[in-house]
Amino acid sequence: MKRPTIADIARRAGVSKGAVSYALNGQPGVSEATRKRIIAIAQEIGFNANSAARALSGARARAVGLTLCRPARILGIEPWFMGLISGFEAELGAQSYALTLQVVASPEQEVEVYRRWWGERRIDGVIVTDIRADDVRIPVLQELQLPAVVIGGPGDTGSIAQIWSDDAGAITEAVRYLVALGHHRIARVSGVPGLLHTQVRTKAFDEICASLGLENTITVPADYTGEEGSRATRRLLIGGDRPSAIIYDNDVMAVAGLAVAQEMGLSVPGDLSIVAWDDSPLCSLVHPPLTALSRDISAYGAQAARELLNAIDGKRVGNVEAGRVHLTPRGSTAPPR
Amino acid sequence: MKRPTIADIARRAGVSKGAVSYALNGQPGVSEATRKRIIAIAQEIGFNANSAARALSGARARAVGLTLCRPARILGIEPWFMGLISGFEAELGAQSYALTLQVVASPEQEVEVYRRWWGERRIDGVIVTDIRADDVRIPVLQELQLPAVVIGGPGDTGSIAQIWSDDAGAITEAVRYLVALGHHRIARVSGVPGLLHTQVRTKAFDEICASLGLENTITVPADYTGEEGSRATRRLLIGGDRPSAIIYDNDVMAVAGLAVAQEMGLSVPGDLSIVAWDDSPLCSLVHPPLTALSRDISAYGAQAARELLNAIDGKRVGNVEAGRVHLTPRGSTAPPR
DNA sequence: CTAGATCACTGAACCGGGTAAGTTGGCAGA
DNA sequence: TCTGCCAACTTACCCGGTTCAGTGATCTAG
Repeated sequence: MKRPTIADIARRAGVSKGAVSYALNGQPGVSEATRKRIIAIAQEIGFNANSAARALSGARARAVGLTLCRPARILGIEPWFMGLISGFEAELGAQSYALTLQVVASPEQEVEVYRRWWGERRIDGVIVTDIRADDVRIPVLQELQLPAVVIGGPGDTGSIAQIWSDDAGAITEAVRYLVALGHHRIARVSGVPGLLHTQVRTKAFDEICASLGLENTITVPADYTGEEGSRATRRLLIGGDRPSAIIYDNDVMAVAGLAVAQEMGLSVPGDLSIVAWDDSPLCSLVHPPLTALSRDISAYGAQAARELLNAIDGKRVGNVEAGRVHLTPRGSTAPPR
Repeated sequence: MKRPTIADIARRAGVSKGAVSYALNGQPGVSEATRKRIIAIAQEIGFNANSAARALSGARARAVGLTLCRPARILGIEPWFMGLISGFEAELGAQSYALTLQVVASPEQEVEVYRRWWGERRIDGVIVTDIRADDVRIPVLQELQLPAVVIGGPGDTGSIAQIWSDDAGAITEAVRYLVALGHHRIARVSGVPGLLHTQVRTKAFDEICASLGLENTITVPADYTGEEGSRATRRLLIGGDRPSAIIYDNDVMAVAGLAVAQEMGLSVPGDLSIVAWDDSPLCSLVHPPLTALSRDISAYGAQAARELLNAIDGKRVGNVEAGRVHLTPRGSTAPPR
């Protein structure tokens, strides 16, 4: 089946290609009557401008890129990315931008993908997640002058916009809440230590614990997977000075930790209180439902997409704090027995 | 920063644009010596062909599309789609095809997206999931002659390729296993009834139950969400003739069912055995770990991508059964007390 | 020794939009 | 009546690849 082009419309309307282009793009240069006629014809024959032709002349690809740098088995289960993606879509779809996805194995490979996308003019900008301290991707993005938005931080990203949530405030709130319940021995199972937001959380956790005079607080590093979450939890629970509450850096590890506690015959929240980070449906799914540090991930994604579109339009964008993180108490936290 | 084009390479190599194109694409028409020289220059200056220009002349966009038709809150938690996506990527990345994603609200909107993508020449083919009986998307894809692969079935998709797994065999195996353990009252919580594979499973479930002489078997329809899974489970467990085993159509509902059982004071697997469909890490994360009907979703996705690339290349592709589904027994199933 | 084939390459058209520069026709003002 | 000006177009070229029809030069066969 032949796709209609502006030439087809021009022929039917009895005008030139140029007039059709002006009419469809809301440019001056055609009368209102002609514009309406042209738009009607375009609608009638179901015209969509060839994105390649448009990108070739106009320089906009009307697509943004996202790379996912996690092994398949983690990607699947972590609700975070899908939440983010559906947030992007809400914004991008409205502006008829497409989202191009690429799964990669390492930040180095991610850099290659950025270079390729840029060279191919496939995308107008990228969304960067899992930002690290001294991230290798930042200088490349600046060199290529590829519009970008970094999710996570706050940290040093030079001229590149970033969106972050107040992780430090959130973990402070969680610790205060646990202390108010009567907990003294609070542990934490963290995500990948190299990531910037993990470092922000660890620092804030140490600070609030110190300021509240808590001793024996410990952060066990893990990697967001269920397996590592179980392992870290086991290590914490077999020790002599068992914590009475554990804060997990994501929901998956928290659920895994809950299972370990149950398997060891500990009652949650009687013997152990559990707080999860990121409140996905997963948290309400298990028994007892998990107290969580909630934030609206979709809204977070939508905001990131908006900022990126601004950056693509050449508008200067800066350092934005998105949405509030708030503690949602559920059945997994209680005063210690 | 200026992007290098073939004209730049041509100038530096002292040949014409055409020669460069032949050289880089492995076409005959240049000597080996010249080809090597041109490729070396391209590498040196970091050349990537402009995808828009290529798509415009060559007719290939080197991208495929995937629409996700689930509300955000389900998308996030269901490991299925991410597993599928990482499978696609493994294949597509190797052939340097891009994956374009769009979240939609309904099959009708999906049809619109297909039409737009086709009109814009944005993609070379699409992967269709969640296929229904008499799916509205099938005739549109045939009308547009858009290369496609349908995941799920088997069913009537006309000339469009499909990939499916032996769901009927899998559920038969699960029922036989439960009966062998001594269960007589087996219930099932299904996914969305309109979907083709749900119907396939329901039919097979009814047949095997009938042939084994089981009575009081019941399928409660749900929608893959945890909430519906809980509701359905509660309904089954408060009845007088309580089932001793439940088969769930996905992992999320199974986990929700487990929580409901625990909340009602029933022991799993003592009072209730649970079988989940699709063995994501979620199943091993909870306590007890769930017996599951496993299949390699990534491999499934990779196979689908391969078939789609074949379809795009004009190779005739048909009806393919992918991978085996097999029962992975874990702690959630045991003989009834 | 020459017609014909083959090789290695060039030049130009083309894909389908965007857009700067040029061309009408109509009307106002001097 | 002529100039000037503006709206409403048209013309023509650009973007960066692909591809087809040449074009010399070299090779081969009769």
